[in-house]
Amino acid sequence: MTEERSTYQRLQTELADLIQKAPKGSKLPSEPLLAEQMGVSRATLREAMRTFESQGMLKRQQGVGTFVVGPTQVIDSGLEVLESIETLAERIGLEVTMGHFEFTHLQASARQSNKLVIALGDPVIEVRRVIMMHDSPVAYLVDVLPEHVLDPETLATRFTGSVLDLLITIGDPPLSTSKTEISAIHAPVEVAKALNIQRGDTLLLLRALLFNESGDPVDYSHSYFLPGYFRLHIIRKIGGVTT
Amino acid sequence: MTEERSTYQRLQTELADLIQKAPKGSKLPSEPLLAEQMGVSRATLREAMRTFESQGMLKRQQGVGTFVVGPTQVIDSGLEVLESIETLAERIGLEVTMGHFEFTHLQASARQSNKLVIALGDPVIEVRRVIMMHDSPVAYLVDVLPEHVLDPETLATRFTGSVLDLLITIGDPPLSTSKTEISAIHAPVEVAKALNIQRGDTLLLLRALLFNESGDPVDYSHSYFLPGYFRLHIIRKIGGVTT
DNA sequence: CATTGGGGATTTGTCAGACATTTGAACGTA
DNA sequence: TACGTTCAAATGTCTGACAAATCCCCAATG
Repeated sequence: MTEERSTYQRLQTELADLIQKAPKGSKLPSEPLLAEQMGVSRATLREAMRTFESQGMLKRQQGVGTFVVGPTQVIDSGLEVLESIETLAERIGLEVTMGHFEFTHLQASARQSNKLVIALGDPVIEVRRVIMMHDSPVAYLVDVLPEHVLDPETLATRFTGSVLDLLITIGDPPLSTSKTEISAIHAPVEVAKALNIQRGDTLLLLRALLFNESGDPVDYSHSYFLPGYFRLHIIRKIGGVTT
Repeated sequence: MTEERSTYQRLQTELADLIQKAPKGSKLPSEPLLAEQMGVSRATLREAMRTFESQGMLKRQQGVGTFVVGPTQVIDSGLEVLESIETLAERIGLEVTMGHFEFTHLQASARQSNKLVIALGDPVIEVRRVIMMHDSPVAYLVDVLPEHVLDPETLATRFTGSVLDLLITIGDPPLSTSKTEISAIHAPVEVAKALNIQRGDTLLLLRALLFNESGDPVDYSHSYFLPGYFRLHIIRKIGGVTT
């Protein structure tokens, strides 16, 4: 029953140890040297390193070397209350900035019109932006709103980085709740591009539908978070005991 | 500004397409053949495939071939109410079974005693088990409880697969709430072993501290979920506008 | 002296080919 | 039929090589 571990598996364990022990930002030995130390070929070593790179634990640069990307400060937030990353960051004294930002004019797709309870093809605004922390992209946010909720002029003149904060300020009727769905997904191509990661890397995804006090949906958003930078928590109540 | 994409990046995109389009469970062409089709060497192809394998999208077997692991049915649960996976699964008509199960007798570590508000070294019981769905491991659960909450005899005789359900049944005083922390992490070695994945693969982690009606913590648990099998949602309320 | 422009060394990126190991199926034999 | 052998196919690993990017030192130049 002593299952033999393959060279690759053994190597991956050793690599994980090495990476965890290595100081953040430090440079790893060169591939030929490391392969010799680990007792494997360079090809096998590279296969193993790819997985760590795809998980954002390693950065490689041709002609330079391979570097350990250390764990960084995490954004810790309670999920019961809906607040923007910007507001949260300010509250806990964390510095975040907005990276790439764009908004486009669209006609509601089938999914969007369904979620927002509007007619197919109704005008909507799509807002996309990247959240940066310490000059690294950590989140990618996409909001879709009916145009009657947020017109382009208001967006252009009063947007400060957070759609949610803007909606809270100008919302009429005011906002009340959101239904948020939490999952882990593999990065779609456009998100991977924006966050400068590999397509297929794993992300924490919060899909939220935002309602005003009349119960009308006003915003359908996707928030893609880089794992490791965020810790979300929630108070849960014991449910009905069906047994 | 037209950034050149490396062979590897192009290959990964093509592979992602191929995998998404391929029927679930289908067999991929052999590595030499696929490498020729993609116009890359076998070594490069293998590097790219490793990342998909480490994310559970591919299964490879020496002497047999490489297979696409299709997206499977997801477990969809609201987070406001705390209920066991078993109860949830039963409610929505999903078949889950218990894989490996073990419990051990320990003395509380610093972290555990801190979380459970007991003395360092106090006797605790640690319960570990694997949740299976369609014969695949999908979650790994670890519960730590003070022995005065759950004694070994009760555990041995009345455990049906869920510590939470057991605590709800025998809890005295009854359970009330839990504080749950949601994050995405890279699989520690013992979890990777239990779930039959690679160390370092990304997992959804729910860390929960369970309280009874007296406000005493009675259970400190870690739930490791395989991404893709779970979708969790929550209703959030608009917070105070600090501005 | 400050700046620029070459080498050259180092490192990662990619490739070609080879052999080892595992598996499954076909085949032959008792 | 049942069982063991053989063999082809597929992944696992290794070796060696060259290409491309980067960095650093140093000489030439103003």
